[in-house]
Amino acid sequence: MLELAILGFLYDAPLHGYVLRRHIAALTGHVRPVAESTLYPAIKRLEKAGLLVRATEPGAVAAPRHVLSLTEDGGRELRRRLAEPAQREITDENHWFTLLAFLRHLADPAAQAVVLRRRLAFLEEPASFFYEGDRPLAAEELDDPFRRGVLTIARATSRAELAWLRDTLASLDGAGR
Amino acid sequence: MLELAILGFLYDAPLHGYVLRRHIAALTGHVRPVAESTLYPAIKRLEKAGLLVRATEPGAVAAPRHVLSLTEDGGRELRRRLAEPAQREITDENHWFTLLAFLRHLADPAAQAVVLRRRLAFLEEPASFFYEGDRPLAAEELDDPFRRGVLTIARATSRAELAWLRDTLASLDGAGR
DNA sequence: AGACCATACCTCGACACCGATGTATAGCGT
DNA sequence: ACGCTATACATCGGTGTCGAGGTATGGTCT
Repeated sequence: MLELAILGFLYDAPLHGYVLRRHIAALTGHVRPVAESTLYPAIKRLEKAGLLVRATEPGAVAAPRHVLSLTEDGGRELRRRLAEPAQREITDENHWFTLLAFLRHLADPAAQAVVLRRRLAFLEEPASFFYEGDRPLAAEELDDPFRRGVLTIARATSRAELAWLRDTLASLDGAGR
Repeated sequence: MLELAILGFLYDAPLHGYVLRRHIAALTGHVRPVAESTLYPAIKRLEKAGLLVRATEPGAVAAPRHVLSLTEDGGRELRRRLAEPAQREITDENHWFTLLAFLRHLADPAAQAVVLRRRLAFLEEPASFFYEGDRPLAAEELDDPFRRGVLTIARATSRAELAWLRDTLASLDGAGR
């Protein structure tokens, strides 16, 4: 998820770590903050894998900056991760939102549609958080107001997302034809 | 999050690891599956911390079971984690839903209300995923259909949750008086 | 002059998590 | 008899993440 965000931001323009950090904080920081001690090793990992290169520039304000840019391999890897996400990226909202934030980098509308359809299939599966045996329980069947809240909120999210998915898929299919 | 779920389920009734695993899978598994190799060490951690004890029983079907039950310390710890969650438990939906699933174990409506109000404060902060400088962008201002989707879905979730929070807080305040 | 904060990057130890793999019993279908 | 699945628990190596701490520069406030 973090690596995807790094690759995604660098796809648009070269950035140095400090700015990259603020970009990532804006994107997902209010939900799940990213520590510096997580970001810098992640950058090194990607550099070691040849997905990005760094160019040292004299610091505009303070210490020297390492400006990071994607290599061709990095661009390919980003597109690969966007086109063939692991199942976790589809099901976990945090991962999924990060993926959506960069899905436009997948130039082909048909490839974008494939990804959206995987999310659609996941949302269309009948699944709850609470069960009676194997039967998923509806919000109305629960006494617990907090568990009822979970289901109410999840249902509202699901409804909104399904509507958006169907809309967007229709216009992607239109564009592909 | 995992530990909270373990403590939460055991608060209702003693269970052995295998059943516990299925309970957890039902609760959060469709979004974020939990590996056995994560669950068993987590159980050991909690046991070592004195939060639960195990009693070996001959297996009803196969291998012997280790039936886990909460200690008094375990119950106290669960209530402490429910009453004073870390900020991450408030902001990250995965964590938050797990917390909500067990919040009823906090017997005091006033204490439950305190937790809900923290989530309310978080949701009422103006925050987006995308910014122009410091200004949060609205869905309508984005060209990218996928980013627009993120905001559309997040807004629907937020709306539904705010309504539910205000409702539930009102009835908790009524019960507390 | 000193305190403080923002910029900019980095290391280290601790630890939670995961996939792969292993062990053992019992039941079902072929 | 054989394979497969479900029950039931466990270990191990690799790795991603975090908190705490460190280094250095330059600007603002008092």
